[in-house]
Amino acid sequence: MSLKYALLGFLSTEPASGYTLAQEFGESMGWFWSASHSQIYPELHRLEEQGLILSQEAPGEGAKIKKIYRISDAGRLDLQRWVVQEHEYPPIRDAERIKLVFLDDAPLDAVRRHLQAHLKHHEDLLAIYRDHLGQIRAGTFPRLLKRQASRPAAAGPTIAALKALAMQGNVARARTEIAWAQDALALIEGLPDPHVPSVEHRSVEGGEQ
Amino acid sequence: MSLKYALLGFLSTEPASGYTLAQEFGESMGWFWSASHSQIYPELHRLEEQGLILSQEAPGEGAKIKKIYRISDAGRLDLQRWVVQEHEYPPIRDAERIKLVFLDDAPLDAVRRHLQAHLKHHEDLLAIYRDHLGQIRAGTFPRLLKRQASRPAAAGPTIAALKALAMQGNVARARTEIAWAQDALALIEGLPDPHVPSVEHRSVEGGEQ
DNA sequence: GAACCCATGTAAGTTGTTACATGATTGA
DNA sequence: TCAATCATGTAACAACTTACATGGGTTC
Repeated sequence: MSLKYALLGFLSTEPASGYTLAQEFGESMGWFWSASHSQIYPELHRLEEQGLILSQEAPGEGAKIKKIYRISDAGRLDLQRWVVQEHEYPPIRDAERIKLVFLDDAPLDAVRRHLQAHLKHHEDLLAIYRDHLGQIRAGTFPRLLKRQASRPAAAGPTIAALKALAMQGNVARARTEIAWAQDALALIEGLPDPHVPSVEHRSVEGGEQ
Repeated sequence: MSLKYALLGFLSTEPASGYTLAQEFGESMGWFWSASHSQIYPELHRLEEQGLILSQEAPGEGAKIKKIYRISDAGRLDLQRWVVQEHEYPPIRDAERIKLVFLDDAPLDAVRRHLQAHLKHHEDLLAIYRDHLGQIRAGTFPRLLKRQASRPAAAGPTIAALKALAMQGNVARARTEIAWAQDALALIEGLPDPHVPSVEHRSVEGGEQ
């Protein structure tokens, strides 16, 4: 259900083609929702059927045809209804944590590598988030400018403030993960490294201990 | 794919019935993976077919039959292989952030309620996480004790340390969300509240601005 | 005897992933 | 001309959700 509103939200700022949406929901890390083109195209068809978006064929750079989707008034209303609805937090599914906990049966170096990868992952994210936040605060973030331009001048500060808040939240999350991983890396150095995996242990040496 | 390993991980500590697993993966908040019984039962059948777990019928409290699943050596090996594999971080899908950003078109009070709900959600989580962490550190967390008992004594500190680290990470995350929401609540009080939703604005008053 | 917990399952539907498929344009 | 990018789709599969279905035992 959220893909629908992520698309409506994007299109509430400016019209776009399926291809552009697929790019923004794919590579771009400044966005808050991921989806592949194979999910986006059918969803756009459904939204158009429901009258929440309208398409218009337009010639692309060369002679190719592009479908440009724009949000309808019905779409805007639906989006407005959704954003104010009470948010249902999704169930927690954290495979990284499961791996960490059950690495208690692996050599200490495997734990170290796991935490180092976690650290790097969030350092990379942090760099991107900080860059975006800088652009939002400097007023050079393209989509922020477009959204402000499409709305009454009085809404400008709110648009900028909420976008900045959202990105600050991501920055704060990344920093938390980095600090946690660093602490964890320091802590595990004090641990013994028995490395007696339970399977080999039992089958090779029998039921000792 | 991760449900499989969450189940194998759980069963690597102690045998359990599908019902017990469904409870642990459902209500219990101290765990890192959620799943419903309708997903768990078929998955257990598949794991048994693959020889990664073994079942054994046992009488329950009354006269009812319970299937108790235990992990096999093949299951342990598969789990050990998985935990050391490089972790693929899932794509970001954050509906809460999408709502926040597109609340720029709603009355300020809707933003306030959104942030207050966020705050409460993570305060509730924090309380649970802190409680679990306390039990882990005090050595009274039942599943930690069971896991330590099922493994060589030398592994005890590592088991406790990794479990504590995982829970500390959750505590840190909850604290970050709380601090962020509090900052955000303070910040939005400085914003104007125009409340001119774009749809009504345009359709009722025409293209002013 | 009604409501609730224990215990196990299936079925239908939604969401998301990976792979397959096509064709035009642009630049090396 | 070969590879990359633009642009749009479909098909098969995997993961997850919600609802349906059953039956024994316990407690009020």
